[in-house]
Amino acid sequence: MKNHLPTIKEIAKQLNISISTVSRALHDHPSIGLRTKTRVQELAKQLQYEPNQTAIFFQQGKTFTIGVILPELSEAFFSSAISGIEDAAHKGNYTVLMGQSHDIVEKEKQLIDTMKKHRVDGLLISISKNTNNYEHFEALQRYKIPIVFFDRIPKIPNIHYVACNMINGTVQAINFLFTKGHRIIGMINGPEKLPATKDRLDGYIQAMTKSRLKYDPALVLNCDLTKESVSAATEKLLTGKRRPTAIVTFNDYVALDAVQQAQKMKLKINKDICFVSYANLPLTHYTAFPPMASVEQFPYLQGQKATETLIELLQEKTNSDAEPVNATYYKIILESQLVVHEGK
Amino acid sequence: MKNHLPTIKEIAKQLNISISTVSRALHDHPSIGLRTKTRVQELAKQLQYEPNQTAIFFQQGKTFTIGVILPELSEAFFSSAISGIEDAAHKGNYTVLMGQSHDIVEKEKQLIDTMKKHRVDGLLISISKNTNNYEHFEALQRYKIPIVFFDRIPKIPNIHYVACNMINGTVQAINFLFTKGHRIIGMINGPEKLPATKDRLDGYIQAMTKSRLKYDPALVLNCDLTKESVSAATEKLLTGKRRPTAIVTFNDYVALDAVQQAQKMKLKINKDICFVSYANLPLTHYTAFPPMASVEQFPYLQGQKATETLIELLQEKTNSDAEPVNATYYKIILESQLVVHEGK
DNA sequence: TAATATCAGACAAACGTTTGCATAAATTAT
DNA sequence: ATAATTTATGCAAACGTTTGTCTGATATTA
Repeated sequence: MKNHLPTIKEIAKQLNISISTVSRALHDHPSIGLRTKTRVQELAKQLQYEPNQTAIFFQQGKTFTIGVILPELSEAFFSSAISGIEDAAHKGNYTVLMGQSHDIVEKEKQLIDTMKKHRVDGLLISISKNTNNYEHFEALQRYKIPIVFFDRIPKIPNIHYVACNMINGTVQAINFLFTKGHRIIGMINGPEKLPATKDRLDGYIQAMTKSRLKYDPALVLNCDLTKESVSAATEKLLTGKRRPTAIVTFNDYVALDAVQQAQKMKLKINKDICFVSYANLPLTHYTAFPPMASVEQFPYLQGQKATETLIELLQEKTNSDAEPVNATYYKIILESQLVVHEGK
Repeated sequence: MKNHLPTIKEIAKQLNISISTVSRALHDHPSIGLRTKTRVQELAKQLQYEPNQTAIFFQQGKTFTIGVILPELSEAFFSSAISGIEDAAHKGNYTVLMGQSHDIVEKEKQLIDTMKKHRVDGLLISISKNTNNYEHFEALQRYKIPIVFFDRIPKIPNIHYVACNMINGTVQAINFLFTKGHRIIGMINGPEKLPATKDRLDGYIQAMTKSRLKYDPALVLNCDLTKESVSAATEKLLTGKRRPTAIVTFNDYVALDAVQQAQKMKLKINKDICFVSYANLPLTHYTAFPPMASVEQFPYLQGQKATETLIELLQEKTNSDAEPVNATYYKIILESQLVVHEGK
């Protein structure tokens, strides 16, 4: 005896009415009499009836599921972002299907495939570091699955995205140092090809020239984020011809490694040399010498905004069963913000 | 003109064969001739046919989806755990549906409901701090949705779980301190009601008595993990009658706060007072005085194991369409491990 | 040659729900 | 009292796939 879950069919049989009546009764359809409506609803409750969502998904061609693809959950930025995504999705009655690319292009493609198969209604993507070909995203057009990119955005036109303006944060950082009296300001930037690296450099140049400090390329070094390369870059900057009195680093981890290197060189932190960085991770508060300030990128908010945007897109889509004529693309840019840490 | 995606029906029509033949051809069913098989497969490729998973889910009553409910993704432990979950799920061809309870019981219930509606095949749960009623889990029995709990396990019998043995890690920690010569060892433990707190205490008592240091309750204090309460506890311990030379703290964050308090009291870290803690977070390496050692709980591994266990359960379930006679419950316990940090 | 086995494919039901359309009953208007 | 309207319900198709059973045709065996 199969003890499967109750269905509307069973309710219908027990009440000697048709399936469609039951369905409508459960949806409070106006054309169903109050009498039967309550009879149905009561029996449903009694049997602990629950609609079979898989059937509904199938029938409606919609899953109320949002796919999320991001590089690495254990990075603080992304775990915070997904937190925002999950919360916003839940608020909008969507569920989150998740996958991490681990910055491997192949895996990213696979994930897109899985998501597509699962018929997610839409996708939220932060692309892998190594993605330089965007065909797999474009393939989704065919399936009318909208994508909202966040944080790591591909360089292609006509996409929706949410990102954080790193240029303005960088400008704030430099200006902050300027008002503190620094005139020779160095930068330890990230891997050259990363857009994030470029943004920081742009902000740096912009702020330096505006402050009438001329842009000296020798003061800007790239690193690959490993401790070794950070140390090397730090050493090079601090032994160069024009020794900076302050350094802007790619992120808080880089800052901490740079601090260690500077200490090794017998420099007094916050006196001989100051640091400012990005991310504003709480961990820095536990360190002996946190960066003086850090540019906050609001990962939670980015995730939230991206999700809200996607849900909006999905609404539009359902409302206009016609082809979406409006080819407007959401480009949401949050302003980053310099957070100055209290001197302890 | 609706431009819906190609279906097997269309393939069938174009090739003038029946739907079932197409379905079987695509599945390499032996009773289909090589000739038609290739014809079908070629046309499918040409049309870029992809099976509609929602239809399959519905038809099979199985979604190949695993639901994950955990308290807080932005906690390092859980983000690491979900990383393991996601990887293991992907390997087993499952997809991960995710939700965070934020340690709110109501939200946990809601999530279970959503997951149930989505007809996830199974669930992975780390319960909220405040959950003390387990009905909502038991309700799932009815739906034959297996659950594997991990890390935070409810205190009920007959469940599957994966956890990390904190007792043995604590014993290791105490023994480590003992061999370093410490004889008065304090503990700043977590919130009283947490099972994790109890485990640590058990290990403490066990190790202390075994080392013939008697258990002195005055040396063990609870805190609620806020900076203030940690400072208070630290101060109390360090000004007490028997001043400990080493303190075991509930986790790395507590250790760092305690270190700060000790410094405020002009004590020399690693000389006047030593710290040992749990979690082994990478951030501690950036701090001036990381704990001398930390008990690693292997979150990634826990997530992975839990997922593998769940998938195994799901296999068993499909293989035996009969009632699952075997009421064996998986209880997988990983051993925690003390990681001694290099003195710098 | 007849009887039998093997092969290739077709038919149709089933999964649970929604929804457009038809229809019967009850009510109102004429 | 009859026609017109409203109200309440039923019928059946549709969504895309899988799968048990049936049917012809061809090949094998006695």
